[in-house]
Amino acid sequence: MVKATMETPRDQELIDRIHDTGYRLTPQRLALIRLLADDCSHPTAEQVYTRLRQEFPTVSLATVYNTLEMLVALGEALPLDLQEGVTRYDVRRPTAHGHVICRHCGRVEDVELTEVPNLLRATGDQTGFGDVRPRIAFDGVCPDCRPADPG
Amino acid sequence: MVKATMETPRDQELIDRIHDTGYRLTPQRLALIRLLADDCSHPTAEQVYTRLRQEFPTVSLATVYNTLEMLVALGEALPLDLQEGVTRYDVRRPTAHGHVICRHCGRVEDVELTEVPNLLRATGDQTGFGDVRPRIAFDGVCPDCRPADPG
DNA sequence: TTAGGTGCAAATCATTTGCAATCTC
DNA sequence: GAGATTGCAAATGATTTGCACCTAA
Repeated sequence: MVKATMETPRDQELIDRIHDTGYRLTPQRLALIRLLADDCSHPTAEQVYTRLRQEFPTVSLATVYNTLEMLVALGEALPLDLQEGVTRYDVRRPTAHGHVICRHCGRVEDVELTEVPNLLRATGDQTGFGDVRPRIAFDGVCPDCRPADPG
Repeated sequence: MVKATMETPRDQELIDRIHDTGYRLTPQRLALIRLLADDCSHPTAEQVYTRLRQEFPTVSLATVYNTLEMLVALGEALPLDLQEGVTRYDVRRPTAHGHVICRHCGRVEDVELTEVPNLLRATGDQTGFGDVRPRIAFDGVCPDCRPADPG
């Protein structure tokens, strides 16, 4: 159920941010933003590249990395180091929330955690690291993989 | 303050585990275990390699990776994906606890979090991922780096 | 004795970089 | 027009692998 023509708020938010901060809005960046603004699959750069190439066959992987890096610099994308070796990206909701990753199929989902503010306070107090940003994840086995790998 | 001759409990624990599970205790593995059993610096494989070579100059990086992987497989080491590109290891305490990482110098410290059991329950309930293991980290700026990078 | 382990060197794989050509503002 | 951005290809850096030799059990 994708709204093809009308810009969604998240799209527009990102486009405005790019303009406001002096970055340039290229067709490649626009296409990537439209692709990821409402994506909740936490894709890797490679996955973004593969999907983006379907509608923009000349785009390069370097540009994908470059654009994702820009969004991270703007605080509009959240890089997730959930498995060794690959970085996943959450462009939809760069605010603090938790993730669960399936040990079996690698799928990532969001979790709402009400206790995060307490954790942040406790951590700051205990370590002297001052204001601290959470990276909270859990691994388990997702319902789809349960029969295959109960561990 | 290193006890040179007497085996500490954690050393012995790991040695026993290796025997019990049918793995072989090689001199390289023993040296690595003695090096890391009480280490709280959360080193990378490369760092372990560098230190280990001081007392075992012929050891190879492949063996370091191999031994760390074995300890992870035994549940006796915890791999930490805290920054993209490198895996750090905690051999001292493979049980669930939190970490803080300094954005500026990369140093990693432990944090005790009493709320983890609640989080685990909340996450399991919300996602259907069943029993879930936490990977909880925070990033901020450590006291030593505060003057240099207040952000 | 013999599978598992070691060390070396080469191979992978994600990510980064150098640079000339090409665009956005 | 100027400087940012692109795309390609080559470079990097962490981790893995193939393989002949070795050694713990």
